[in-house]
Amino acid sequence: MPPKREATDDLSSLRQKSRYDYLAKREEVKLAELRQQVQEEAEEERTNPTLSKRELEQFARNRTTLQLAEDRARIDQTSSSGFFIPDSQFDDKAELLHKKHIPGPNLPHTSEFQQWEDDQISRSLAKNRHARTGTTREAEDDYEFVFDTTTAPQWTSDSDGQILDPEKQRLQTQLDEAELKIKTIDETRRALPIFKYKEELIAAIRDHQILIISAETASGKSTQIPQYLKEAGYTAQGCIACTQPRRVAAMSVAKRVSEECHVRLGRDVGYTVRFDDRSGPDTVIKYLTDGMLLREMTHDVTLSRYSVIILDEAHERSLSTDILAALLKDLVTVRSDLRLIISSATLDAKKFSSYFRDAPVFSVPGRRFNVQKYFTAQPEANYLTSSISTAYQIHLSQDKGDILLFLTGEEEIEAAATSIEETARKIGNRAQELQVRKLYGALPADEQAKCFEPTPPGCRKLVIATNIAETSLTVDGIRYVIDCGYTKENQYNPRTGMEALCVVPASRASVNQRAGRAGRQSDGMAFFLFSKHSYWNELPENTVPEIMRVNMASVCLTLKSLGINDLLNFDLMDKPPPEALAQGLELCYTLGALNQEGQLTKVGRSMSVLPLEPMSARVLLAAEKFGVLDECITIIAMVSESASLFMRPKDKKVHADAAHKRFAAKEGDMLTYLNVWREFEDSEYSNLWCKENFIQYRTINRARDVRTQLESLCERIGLEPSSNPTDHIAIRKALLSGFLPNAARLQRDGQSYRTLKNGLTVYIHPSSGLMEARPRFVVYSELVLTSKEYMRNVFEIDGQWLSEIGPMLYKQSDIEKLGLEKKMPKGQGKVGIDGQ
DNA sequence: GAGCACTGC
Repeated sequence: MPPKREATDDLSSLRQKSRYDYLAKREEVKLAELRQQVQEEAEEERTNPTLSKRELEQFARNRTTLQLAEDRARIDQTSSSGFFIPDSQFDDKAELLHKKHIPGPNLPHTSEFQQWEDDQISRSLAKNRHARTGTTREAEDDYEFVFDTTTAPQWTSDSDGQILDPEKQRLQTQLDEAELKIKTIDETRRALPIFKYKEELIAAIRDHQILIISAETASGKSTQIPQYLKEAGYTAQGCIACTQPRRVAAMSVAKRVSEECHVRLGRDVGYTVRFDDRSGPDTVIKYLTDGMLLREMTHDVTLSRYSVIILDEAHERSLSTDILAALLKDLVTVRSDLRLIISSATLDAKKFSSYFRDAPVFSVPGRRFNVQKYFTAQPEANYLTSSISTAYQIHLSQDKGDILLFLTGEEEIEAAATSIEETARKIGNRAQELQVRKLYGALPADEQAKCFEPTPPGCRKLVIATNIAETSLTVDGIRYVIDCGYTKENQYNPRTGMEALCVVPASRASVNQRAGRAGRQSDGMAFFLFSKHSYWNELPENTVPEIMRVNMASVCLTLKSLGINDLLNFDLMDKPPPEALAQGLELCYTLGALNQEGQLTKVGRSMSVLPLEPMSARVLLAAEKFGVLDECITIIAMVSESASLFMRPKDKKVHADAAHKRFAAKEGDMLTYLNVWREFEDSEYSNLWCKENFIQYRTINRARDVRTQLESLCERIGLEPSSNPTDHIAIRKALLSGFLPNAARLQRDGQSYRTLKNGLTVYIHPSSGLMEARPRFVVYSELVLTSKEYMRNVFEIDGQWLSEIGPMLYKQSDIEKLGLEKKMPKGQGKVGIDGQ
């Protein structure tokens, strides 16, 4: 039997071979090529005086790259390599698994893993036997020699951290970056799955005015198709527009394409999103958010400057994409020169095709890795606890790779994170470290950023996220996805005007998308915390499109301003409930945006210019009359972002509440916002001030952007600037003019309110400053159904104002009658005027 | 006396 030292070396060299030999060889060849290239470039630079600046820069870059690569090669020769795994690591895991410290759902394992687990346990027992008989060394040797590198999962230990010194890591990163650049952009483009179909694709677009492209993610469609079209000459008479449902996507794709085309962003290739326009007269490939293209249509109904419109990610069915699709379907019959491309996921292509008059479907395969899906045998009673134990099962039994756990909201995520960290403390150093990271929209930006930090060697990262990680944000290095199978969905009831955020089963499309997050860089695994039966029988096939479950008022106004008069017969892919449309139209009429014939009025025209809900837009028009435009712009901007304005960390609730109380205005929350804004302005928009006062910096900054935009739009629609900071009566009257249908009156019990319009029983939200005062008449900006029916953003009004400002809605006599005579529903007694 | 999935103009 060989001595131990040699055994260790043997093992490590074996492992090194399997992992690094080919890498080293590849690098050697690459280095030689690079040396040659740099030499040739140097020669060229010396002899050719007509080189462009770009070429010279490229040469310089290549020289730096070579330098780095040679440094790296030197370090490699001097550093000792080793991927030895201390057996204690295995021992601990085996013990853990053997004793089954972690209870969990009956997770289906791969058979190899099962085999490995059994082996580990028996080996561990054997080793202990050896230890007891005093043959420790033999035991160790024995253990290392039976270790089979081909079947056992590759565990790494803390010692990896000591092997890689920071300097080497830094160089490695730089080298990786440089390597990416060596691979010329053209090469990358050619490697995309879509490249093979380039000619066919161009031909298809030439032959068909509408084309559905069904392509999987990572096929390169968003970046390549506009470039192919440009090469095919479609930019000669017009511009190519490519819509994205999200701002960041529009911006990053535009940046990428401008690099591929070797042009400066904002010239030939640009993007347009709200608050940020980087496009100009030369722009021929323009990425924009779907909402932005819709807004452009209100200025130019035929989109005359565009020759091609690409609706990207149409399968996500965002509100704007759906409306655009309907408008464009119409537009192509008028503009025969316009090409329309709808890009969607494979599953929905058929639906899009039949909607667009049986347009042909062009399929492009993607470049995704395989994700193995696992279901639970039985439905899980509590997805929160089973998701936690599943995470631990993966952590203790599976190969390297980070875990992504989908839960429904902030509360669950915080609870899960606390519980997992507690368990981690109990296990201590018997398992490798598990870093828990949280990810949800309301999380402050610096906390969010922690998810994207690379996982240190010897650690595993567990990201607990909401839907935000499904499409909006991508975490690298995920190999395992755990999905609770539920989502929070906003449901709007057009009859009552109430919103509710409900936990509902996620759709099959959604859970598949989530599972796909495990297969971005290598093969992955997805663990669904529901049974296969539920998957097919309880999960809806697709998420209900946004247009089916939102307030239609804003949509009505937009469509009317585009000259669509018959909304009920407007050819949308999925038609919203007629009730919702009727309610939307009615509101527009109440606000004076539509006349009795349902035509857009002058007021309505002005309102449609403002990127706001109709009620908020109406406030600004009224504010001019009351001479408080400046104040109302601030308030409306803050209200539109109010949901996550005040921060309330769990551990500092008392401090936060105290800080927020300072801003409270006795007339109501709307004036509280005004106070917050004024102090923020006085602090010169300071981040520190926000921290001290528990205000979300990100949110208030967005409100600042909205405010600036509204200011300039108000000027454009001809509103006279005015300000009167102390006249709180005028401010509230202006607000009432917009939120007119949202008035409520205190009921006899002195607790609840009754909405004047629908007679619903509602309550002031406990976060409101008017919670204790409970004035007789209040107005709110929205109704939310949580544990109770709550009014949010409440302010006090005088009952007299209702008939003064909204005589068509409220008659003074009615209001008085309501107080004295009208009976409550269900015979609960009379509504009295309290305090009298 | 209590919660806020995610976008977008």
